[in-house]
Amino acid sequence: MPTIKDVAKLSQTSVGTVSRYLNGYHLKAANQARIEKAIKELNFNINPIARGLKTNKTKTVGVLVPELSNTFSAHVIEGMEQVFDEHGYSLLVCNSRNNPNVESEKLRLLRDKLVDGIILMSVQDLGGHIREIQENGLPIVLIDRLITDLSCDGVVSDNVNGAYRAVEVIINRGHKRIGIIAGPQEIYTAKERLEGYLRALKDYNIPVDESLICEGHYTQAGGAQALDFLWERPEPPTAVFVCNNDMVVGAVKCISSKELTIGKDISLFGYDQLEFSQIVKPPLSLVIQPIEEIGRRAAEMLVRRLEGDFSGFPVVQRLKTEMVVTDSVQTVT
Amino acid sequence: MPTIKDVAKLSQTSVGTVSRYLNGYHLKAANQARIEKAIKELNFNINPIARGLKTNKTKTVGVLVPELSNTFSAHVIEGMEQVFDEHGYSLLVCNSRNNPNVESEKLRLLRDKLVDGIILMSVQDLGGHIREIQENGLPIVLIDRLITDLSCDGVVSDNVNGAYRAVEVIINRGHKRIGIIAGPQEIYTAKERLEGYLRALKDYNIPVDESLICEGHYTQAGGAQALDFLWERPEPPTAVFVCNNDMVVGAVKCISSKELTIGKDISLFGYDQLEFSQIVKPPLSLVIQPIEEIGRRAAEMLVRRLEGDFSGFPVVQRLKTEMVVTDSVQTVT
DNA sequence: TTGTATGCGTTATCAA
DNA sequence: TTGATAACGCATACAA
Repeated sequence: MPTIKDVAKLSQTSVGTVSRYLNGYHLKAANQARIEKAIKELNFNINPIARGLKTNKTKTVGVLVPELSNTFSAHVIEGMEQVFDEHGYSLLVCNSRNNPNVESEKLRLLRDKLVDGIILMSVQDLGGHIREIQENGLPIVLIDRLITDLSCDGVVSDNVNGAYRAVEVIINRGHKRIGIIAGPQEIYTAKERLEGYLRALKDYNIPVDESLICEGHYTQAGGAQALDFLWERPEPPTAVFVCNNDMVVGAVKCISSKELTIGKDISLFGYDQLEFSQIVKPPLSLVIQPIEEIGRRAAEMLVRRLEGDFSGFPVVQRLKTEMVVTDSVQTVT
Repeated sequence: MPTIKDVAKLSQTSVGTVSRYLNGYHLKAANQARIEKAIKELNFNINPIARGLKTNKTKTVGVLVPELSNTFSAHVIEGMEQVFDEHGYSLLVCNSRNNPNVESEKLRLLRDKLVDGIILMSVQDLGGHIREIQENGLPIVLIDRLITDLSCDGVVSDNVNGAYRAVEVIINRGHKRIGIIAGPQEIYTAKERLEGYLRALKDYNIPVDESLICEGHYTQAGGAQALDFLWERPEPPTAVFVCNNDMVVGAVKCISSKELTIGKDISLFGYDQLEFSQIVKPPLSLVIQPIEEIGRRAAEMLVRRLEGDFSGFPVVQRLKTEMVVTDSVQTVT
């Protein structure tokens, strides 16, 4: 691999001049031409490691999510990649495996690898390990989940409102016994969606029946178990709001195995766009998050910080959700 | 950020000794203790950039795929991340957006960022740009798709056999007019799966009817259009083999919109594990690739190369597919 | 506008 | 076993 030294020699200039050329300074046309020629001839490429050692910038950002293979992570990463790519940043992608300890470890790894900034979907509502990183001067943008005791930029979707409007639809279609398959209450989004549910019931004067509130893991199994549990109640709900995409899949599988018909035997309102939502009969009613947009916004925010614009810190963007309403929620009279 | 210089000073040793400690050399117990104490006290972390400048190793590998948000990419990355993590490698993830030019560009970017090796799911059957990288001494492992004119390690699944066995099942259930929704023939897997289809027909003496072979993009729209096309034939097929997960989704949607019943009006055999395959009625018959295993194997192979073991180059692993057979393929008499 | 020289934080070579 | 010092490839302060 040729270095600027080689370029300097071949172009009969000096390393300083070559370096200046590479950094966009203006120089005498003749020199510029000779340097350009030499660069081409040698097939020279700048060595970002060496550059990084000087500048303390790597043009790399860290992305840390709880799981790489789920749709949410994949789409949010796809979204941010577009923006980062435009701005010349590469993505160092890490997986915290839903484990707080791994999260802390990876966060340190990212700092040590000298990323310029970090996008984090955290698995816990504790900010100590994150604050430590912030104190190193690394900008961090949270996605999907905010952290109570942490002052940090973030991009999330409006879970309370999303859930509220879904439950509102269910109520307006005449249901009184409305179950919810909520996520683990340590998770920010799960807490918010449950809150939306509770607020809607309250606003419409429907008493809260604790036995219709079921907490499950954000997994297919969690959704299936929860639906099973709700359905086995002495007085099962006539409609169920399911708070997460994986849980929806599980719930639908469970309903299917019970030979029940959605929108007739039981009404269902799900969360997030699902591959199969239009294939199931009837198509599913859904709260839909702008997942890729969350990624793009988060990336844009981080880029702003990386460019030195710290205005308004901490900025939290709360993106609106869309809603699809279908016959999966029966109208009862 | 403290450096080894600070550690040396505080521990009253020299940078050389500290460096040796960090690299696992043995030193006098007393010095070791003092260094360890100093490291803790200063909260010292090694600077991998500086280290990389000396060693020309970054402990980072590049991953380049055509799309980040699809299930295949996501799962294959999840798989390889496990292995790389165990070996201390981080992942620099890039997106070629199904564009050969972007692929070449990103490949150069990865080289310039000095990754130690690359995992590549290529979007074209041309190896020039890849060979160029190999010549820089960077180990590359191809996944999912091999490249004809390129000598390179690779991990793929046995597409020919997977398709063959699926079509064999269809034939054994008595079908004679078997359609295939094949992918774009520039794509390695698409070509191989079509070949499996053709071989099965040949082995069972079923004449090939070109009008039942339909090429579509590896997308939902591609699958839907293709199914529509096949179904509108004067003599439509009684069974269709769909060669890719996205196309299966499209095909099922199309069938659904036509109010046809799978396994009765039309038999269907799909590819890859789908979230909804068990929800659809009847559940879908599928060829299932070991996607995460492909990722793991590829990572293991690359790690071997990175550790200097170049035995058997080029090694191509062809992983077996699984198969699920259901009533989505009708038995005709 | 350009060349020279220094330093970024490591590793590696050489003496001791 | 250790310390001093020269690289690694680049950016930059300073002098010219």
